[in-house]
Amino acid sequence: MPTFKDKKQQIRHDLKQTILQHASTIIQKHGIRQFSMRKLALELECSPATIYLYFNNKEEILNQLVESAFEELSHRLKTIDFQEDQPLAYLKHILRAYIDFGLEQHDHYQFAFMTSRTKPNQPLQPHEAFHILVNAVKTCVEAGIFISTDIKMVSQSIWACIHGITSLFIVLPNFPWSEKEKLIQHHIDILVDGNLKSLKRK
Amino acid sequence: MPTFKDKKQQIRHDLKQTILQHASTIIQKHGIRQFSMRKLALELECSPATIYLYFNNKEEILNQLVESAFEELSHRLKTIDFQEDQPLAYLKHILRAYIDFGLEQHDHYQFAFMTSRTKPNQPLQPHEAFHILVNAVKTCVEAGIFISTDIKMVSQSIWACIHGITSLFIVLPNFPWSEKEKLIQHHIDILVDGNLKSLKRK
DNA sequence: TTAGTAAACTGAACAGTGTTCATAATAATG
DNA sequence: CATTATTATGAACACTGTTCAGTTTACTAA
Repeated sequence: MPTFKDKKQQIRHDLKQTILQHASTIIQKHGIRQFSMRKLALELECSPATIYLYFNNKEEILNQLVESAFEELSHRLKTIDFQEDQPLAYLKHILRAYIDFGLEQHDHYQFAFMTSRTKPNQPLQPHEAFHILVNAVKTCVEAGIFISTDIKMVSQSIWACIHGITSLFIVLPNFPWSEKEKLIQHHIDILVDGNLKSLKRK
Repeated sequence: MPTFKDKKQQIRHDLKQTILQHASTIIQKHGIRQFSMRKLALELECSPATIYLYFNNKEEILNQLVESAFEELSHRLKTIDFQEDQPLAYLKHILRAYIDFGLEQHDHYQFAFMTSRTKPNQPLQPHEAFHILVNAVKTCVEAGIFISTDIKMVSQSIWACIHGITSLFIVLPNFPWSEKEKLIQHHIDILVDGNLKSLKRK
């Protein structure tokens, strides 16, 4: 049986979710640069100050939006089915899903990995999605096909590669890119192949 | 013999340079986030409006600062001596210099490649520094050691890789990174090796 | 030297931003 | 119904980039 306090907390939680939803639609409609606390208040038909009763600041709202966006990424990565005997194919599928996610959710991606935090002093723990990538690398290492056995290092290097192409696509959409699909395919191939112990192509 | 008009233009040019210099020192001292037109005016001991007689807007100032920063990068890349018989080593040196430059000039780098332009509709032509990278890739392709002969695509893929690690280091300095030097070394190695036709290690 | 013109400069204002706080409206409780 | 919490808000603070009507300075022609 829920107490009154529990109910209060429930209401408070629902209100927070409503605020986050409206914030999300503003960003999806007009981009993250157009998102402001005042516009959010206008959308919610309340005073800007009211929002601060539920969130400490703007960054906290964006952080929570990014958080739920990345839960979606984790979910997608988990649905990629893992075949024991094909760790490389599995890894490549994960990388592809990561890039696709970043390009789809470019506003959230940009805030997460292309914006300097205001408090850059506190340590940052990797998201679950990153651990999934690490595990995929781990299976490759354990299969004995990678030159390096430093799982942490290899994962971070691979992550940097896919982050690179994702973020450049986002920030420079008008750069004279090669045919995107071909470029992404090639990118994933070479960054995985580069880690192989020995490589015989075709 | 310079006319009066030439002299006027010279003075105007010098004044612009002075403004840029002060802008640069503010950024170096307090970071790009702290840089504002009003603070620049304070530093120059003039009205904020005065700056607008020499620059159209804040972005133009930042663009010109970034431009000269990247000329410095071009210069550095040019000083790397090219040995005809070692195209791979040459390419790797360029990649290393690029990363080092990005980490040193992280504020300029961030503005250049990690910030969405306000006018993202106009086409963007690659900087000279990028062409140097392309040429390095070209020599590798012409040496017949790369699997793909699509110079444009390979260059962009490699660029994305080094941009990835550079930008992640900048934006997530407190991420639990592997030992930086080892990670960079490995990163450059695998991203180049992945492009090789055949790979026999050690 | 002086009057008139052109160039250079600026204070104030506009329209925004994130955030805070005393006050007012509302809801819950004794 | 009166009192106490809770919730909401208007106004303000301290910023931001940018514009523009005036003012000051510099240059030119008489």
